[in-house]
Amino acid sequence: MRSAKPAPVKLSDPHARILEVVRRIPRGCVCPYGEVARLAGLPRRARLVGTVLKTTAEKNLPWYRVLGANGRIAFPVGSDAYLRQVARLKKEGVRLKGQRVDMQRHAWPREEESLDKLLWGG
DNA sequence: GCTGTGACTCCTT
DNA sequence: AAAGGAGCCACAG
Repeated sequence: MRSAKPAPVKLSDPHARILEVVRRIPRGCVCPYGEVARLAGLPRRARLVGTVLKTTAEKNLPWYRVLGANGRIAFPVGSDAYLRQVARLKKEGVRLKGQRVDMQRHAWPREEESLDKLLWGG
């Protein structure tokens, strides 16, 4: 194998780490771009999360569980992407108030979950 | 290599 | 509530 690098992604690769975090968001839960970045060990790199979601073609990736800050859907209201995202979220029981998700109810990780990780080491 | 863009977020007016 | 600006930086042209 010399030419045509398949470029196997390393765990240190920011893209791979972001995708891993997104895959871990449980059904019925949501997580903001900035939080996904932090959980991936990439603080202040929320934009990269958007770039990764936009460019990846991975099947079954729950991209729709990733939201803007404060539970806002990041797409323009009424756009195809917006409607798709809302539909997927509703299908798994996520509550919305207008163009916002009820973060109190659906935010991930939950406080106690984060605390457990700190106390027990994840 | 440089520039403009953007599925972002935070802080200050 | 809303708007401007800074920080961030991969990508496309």
